[in-house]
Amino acid sequence: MNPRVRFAPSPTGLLHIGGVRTALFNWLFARHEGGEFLLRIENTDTSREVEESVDQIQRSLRWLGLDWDGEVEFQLDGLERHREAAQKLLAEGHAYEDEGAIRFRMPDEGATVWEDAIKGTISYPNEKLEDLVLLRSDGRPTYNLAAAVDDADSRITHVIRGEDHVPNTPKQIHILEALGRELPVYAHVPNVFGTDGRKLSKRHGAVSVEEFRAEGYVAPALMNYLALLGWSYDDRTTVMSRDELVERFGLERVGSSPATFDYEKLMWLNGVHLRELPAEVYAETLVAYLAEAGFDGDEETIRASAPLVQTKIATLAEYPSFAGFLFRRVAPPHELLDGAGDLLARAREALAGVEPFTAAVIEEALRALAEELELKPRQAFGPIRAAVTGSRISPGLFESLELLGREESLARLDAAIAVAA
RNA sequence: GCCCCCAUCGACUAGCGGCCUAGGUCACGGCCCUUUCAAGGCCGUAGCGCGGGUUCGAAUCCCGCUGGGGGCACCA
Repeated sequence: MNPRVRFAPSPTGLLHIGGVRTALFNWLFARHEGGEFLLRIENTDTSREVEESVDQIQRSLRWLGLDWDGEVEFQLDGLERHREAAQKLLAEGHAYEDEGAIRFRMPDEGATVWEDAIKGTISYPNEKLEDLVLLRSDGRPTYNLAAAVDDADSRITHVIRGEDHVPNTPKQIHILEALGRELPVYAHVPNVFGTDGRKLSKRHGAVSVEEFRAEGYVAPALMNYLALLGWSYDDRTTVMSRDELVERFGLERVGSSPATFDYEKLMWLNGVHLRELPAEVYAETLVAYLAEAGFDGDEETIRASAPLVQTKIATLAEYPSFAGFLFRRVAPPHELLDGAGDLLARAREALAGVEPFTAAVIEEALRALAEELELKPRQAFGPIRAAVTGSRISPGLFESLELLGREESLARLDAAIAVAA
């Protein structure tokens, strides 16, 4: 039988990156096994529901490429089934009425033991299990009833969820057993922490998929990074495409200890994935990102500059500060120009005569100039770079000049010469 | 307080009794390349929490301790 898994967030706030990783593990497992991945919104607590949350969850999963099978399910829609289950348990003596609510009778001896697919054998003493409310006095089902019944009704074979659910598992096991339903395999994935060892939160940096997206991360990189947070393929493989992850993922290699989210490694990985993109795709990605970010610059120039920045920036968000000079003049700090008046004037002269105004010819002319002035390339090009890009750090100088065009380049040199003098 | 889980470089991890002089990746340091910044190449610093066992042999198995996390609702 093909496995069926589900990701079951509650719509009580923004979907957190830790939850996204849980979703990813479910998805990878399903796709690897040729099974199905369901999305169920656990909205039984209407009082805590955050309106926007359901959309945000779906947007996040879609952007990451975690497609689910079938329609989104809402737990609340199963209300009648949950009530029936509670009534059945009541009728068969597994539950009893208590102040208008229906409570499940938990065993108070022995232990509940299950083989967790990630953590191994877990044993939970039954005496610690309280008789839990199945149906509230107002008739609404509680989480443990609804979750257990839904998993069974959806024929979920593997419940892969966060480890905060470990204490719920024995409860759900007893409910399912009393109902005479089949038990799924449980797999509890460890937490994700921030660098201070505390739960990852806003103060550590981005925590929602949309924030990462806005910060210029791309989906394959985030997926790759998240997969590596608690799972490994072998002792040396780090960079993996979405297809490779699907092909290689398995629950057996998910670790059982919590992991710390490392923004620096994510950034590195993002750079790796960005560099691996074919030039056209990279340009496309950059243009789309900048448009969404509200960057003010013409598409043609962005596309033309894409190859100049591809190996230089690790997130798309770095583009404006790195290549912004292509769209507007940036005044260079005086110290970068000091004493370079003559050099800049000679460079202007050289560039005025370059024909055609292309990177290769420009390079030839400027190198000849440097040689003539007996300057090392770095000494000669530094001030020119500053004059044209406004910074000490920039894409390749010759390519940048070409992109800017002769007229604009000369104008910027003129301005710098005036300042340097 | 009680219950459950976890424990290898700063971080992510490989390791499932001898292959370990503990491997890979990020970060960090150095060198090379180089028009800046990157990218790339080479080299390096750095780790099995502690104490007992078991065994010819332990990072690997067992016990205790310590530390960390999670959970103890008519929340999910």
